[in-house]
Amino acid sequence: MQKRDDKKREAIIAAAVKQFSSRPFHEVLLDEIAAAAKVGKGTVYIYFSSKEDLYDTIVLETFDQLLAELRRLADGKANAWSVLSEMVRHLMRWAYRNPHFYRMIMQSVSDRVKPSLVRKRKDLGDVFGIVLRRGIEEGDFEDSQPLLTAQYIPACVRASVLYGPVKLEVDEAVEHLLSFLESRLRKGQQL
Amino acid sequence: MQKRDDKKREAIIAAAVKQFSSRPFHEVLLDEIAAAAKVGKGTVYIYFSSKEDLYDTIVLETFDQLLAELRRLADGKANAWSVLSEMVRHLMRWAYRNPHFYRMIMQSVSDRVKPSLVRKRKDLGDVFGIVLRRGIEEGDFEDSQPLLTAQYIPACVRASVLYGPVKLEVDEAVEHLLSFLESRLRKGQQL
Amino acid sequence: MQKRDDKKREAIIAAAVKQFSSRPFHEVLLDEIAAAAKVGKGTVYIYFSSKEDLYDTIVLETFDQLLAELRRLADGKANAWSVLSEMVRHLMRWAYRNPHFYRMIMQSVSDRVKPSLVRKRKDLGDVFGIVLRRGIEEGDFEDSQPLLTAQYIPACVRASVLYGPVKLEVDEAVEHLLSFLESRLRKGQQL
Amino acid sequence: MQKRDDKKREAIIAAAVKQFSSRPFHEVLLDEIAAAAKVGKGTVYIYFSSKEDLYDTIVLETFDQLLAELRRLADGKANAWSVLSEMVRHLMRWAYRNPHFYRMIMQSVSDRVKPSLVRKRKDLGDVFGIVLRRGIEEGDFEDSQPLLTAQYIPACVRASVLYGPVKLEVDEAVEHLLSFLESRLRKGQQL
DNA sequence: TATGAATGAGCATTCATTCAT
DNA sequence: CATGAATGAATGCTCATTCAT
Repeated sequence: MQKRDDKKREAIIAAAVKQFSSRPFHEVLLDEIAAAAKVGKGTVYIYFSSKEDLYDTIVLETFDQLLAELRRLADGKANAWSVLSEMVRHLMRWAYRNPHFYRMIMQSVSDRVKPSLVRKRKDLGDVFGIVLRRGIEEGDFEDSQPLLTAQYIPACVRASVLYGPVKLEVDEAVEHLLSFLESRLRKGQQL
Repeated sequence: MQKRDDKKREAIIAAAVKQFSSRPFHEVLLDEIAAAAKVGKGTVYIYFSSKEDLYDTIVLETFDQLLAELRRLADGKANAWSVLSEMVRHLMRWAYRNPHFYRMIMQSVSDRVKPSLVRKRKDLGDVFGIVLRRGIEEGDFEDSQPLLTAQYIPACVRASVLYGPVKLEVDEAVEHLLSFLESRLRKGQQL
Repeated sequence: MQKRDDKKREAIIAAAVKQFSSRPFHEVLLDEIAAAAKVGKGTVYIYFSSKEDLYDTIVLETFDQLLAELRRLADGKANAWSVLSEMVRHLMRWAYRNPHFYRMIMQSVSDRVKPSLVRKRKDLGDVFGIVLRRGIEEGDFEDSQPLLTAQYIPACVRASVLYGPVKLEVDEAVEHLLSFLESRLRKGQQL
Repeated sequence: MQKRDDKKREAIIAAAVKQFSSRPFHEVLLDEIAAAAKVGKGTVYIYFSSKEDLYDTIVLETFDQLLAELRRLADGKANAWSVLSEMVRHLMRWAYRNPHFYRMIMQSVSDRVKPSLVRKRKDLGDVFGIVLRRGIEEGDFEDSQPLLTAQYIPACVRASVLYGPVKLEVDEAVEHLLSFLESRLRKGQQL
């Protein structure tokens, strides 16, 4: 008897991510996912209850994992700017390393207007908001709308990945975005 | 007689925009559009050759109109920062005034991965790039990646509309985004 | 524009009855029904919301019509035996004239265990119970379990249609069943 | 070792009967049967070659056993009426004792239109026909269509079990049906 | 021009059967 | 023998598009 195999689940997720990130939900065929994962179509239904469940599971799991990593960084003891830098670097690297995943989770919001997904996207911004606020409290940052600035960050990362210059290196992208944030947030400091 | 036709065409477009902006392409039913526009389903096919044509026509027409307006502003003789400010203000106000249109054209990229639409989205960024470059050439701005910065702008407008604080006024949003850009771009000047 | 056509609805029902009466629900393909009715598959869904709805609608409509006819007869002023005879004759003739319908509604009970259908089948027996009780009250019939006897009647009609001698004429079947009932019910009278 | 096998086979049959008697063939899942029998799904295929074989085996084995019992009774030396009474009593008691089995074999005819099963159902009626004919030959019974009357018997038993008054005792049901048969068959005798 | 009934290609999902363990 | 994970053929239903009126 074969054992329930997490490798198979991962293969399905990997195949699905590739499909979902390059085409909208309704254009992705389960046949294709199964074929790409080299499993039977029925196998997909052993691990996920529906195509929608497969999609949501991927987005939510991925989002949650990414959020957890960012939250861990956000809890760092270093000064706000160092922490923020690390977080931006982490997010950008993650996005460059997992372009499929990133496209998928970032477009999941517009692609399918699920409240749970919109909330997640907001959470992604808000995790940066935490650090921005701390920086302000500590007199390190200056910003009248930290929650709005926080939302800019994933938005700019998205713009970098999707529309940025083709040959842009990830670390260049990080530095560029950080320079914007620094200028804006640490106005006073710079003088 | 032209009037009559145009009224129907506009009614269809208005109904379609509302639908397309809140659900992905494939979840929007032609039945719903026709019903919302208060025309028969067949009538839609008199004005548009297909659902896809309806969608693309809206996005392209809207994009083109918005781009034309921004290009006109971009050609202004005033200094780069003034021009950029006007453009940001214009885009943000347009987005706040036409949230459905804006959602639709901004998600059209992920919703349907058509090269022509991705190109339009890039064009939207690039129109800001023109002014950024001029500002750099004139020694007014400082930026190693103006084309990347240019892409930030529609991305941040999108973030404001979709995830910004609920009660944020449009002009506050404009000021905030401008301050974000100014701090970095005009570093030298500020001193 | 074509008009919604009751002829089409009837064609679908006729085709469906033929299929449903000769094979169990799950073996009947919607493709076959549509093909037999000479309509597109989608057309079936204009008139019925699902295969199940199509099935239930047929059984319930048919049952209700047959029940209404029998109830009308049951309300007759003639003596109980005359009324009962007419009802048996009506049911048997109906069954012989509509063997497909009769098979379908009689097997609907076992085919799909829907409470609403089981109830209808009981109602079919009960309509005979009304007359049996009247006959008893009027001293014409003698029976300790009229509701049970009432259920025998559709059961025997079913047995006639499904398992009776092949060349049995409908009126012979009626006479035979009536004699079966009369001997017992009118024991006293016969002396 | 035989014991062990047979226990499993019986468990599967018992579980299957319960399922098949309450839902049509195609709605019963092999998963459910296996689960109810507390064996693996594959195990079912060790004892039966297919779901269809499982179903047919049950119906045929059960029918054959019941038929054999009734045939043995039919061969009795007592007078036709006594024999018939015993047979009716036997069938009714069997039906009340094995409502699941009885439902299943009686609906097997409509559930799956297999000639072999329709034949069995006819055989069930015919075994009563044997005795009816003997009674007629012996001048004890009077009936122009004994084969039809014979088919009434299982039909009425079915009606009793499925639609009879809820609190009806089995022996009351027997007496009731017998009183109908007696009145009809022994018209002359009663005077 | 305007309509909406009709169409059928297209796709998610189910479930009997197989087979590696 | 026993298992249950894996399979994919089979099928109900959807919805963009057509076309008779």
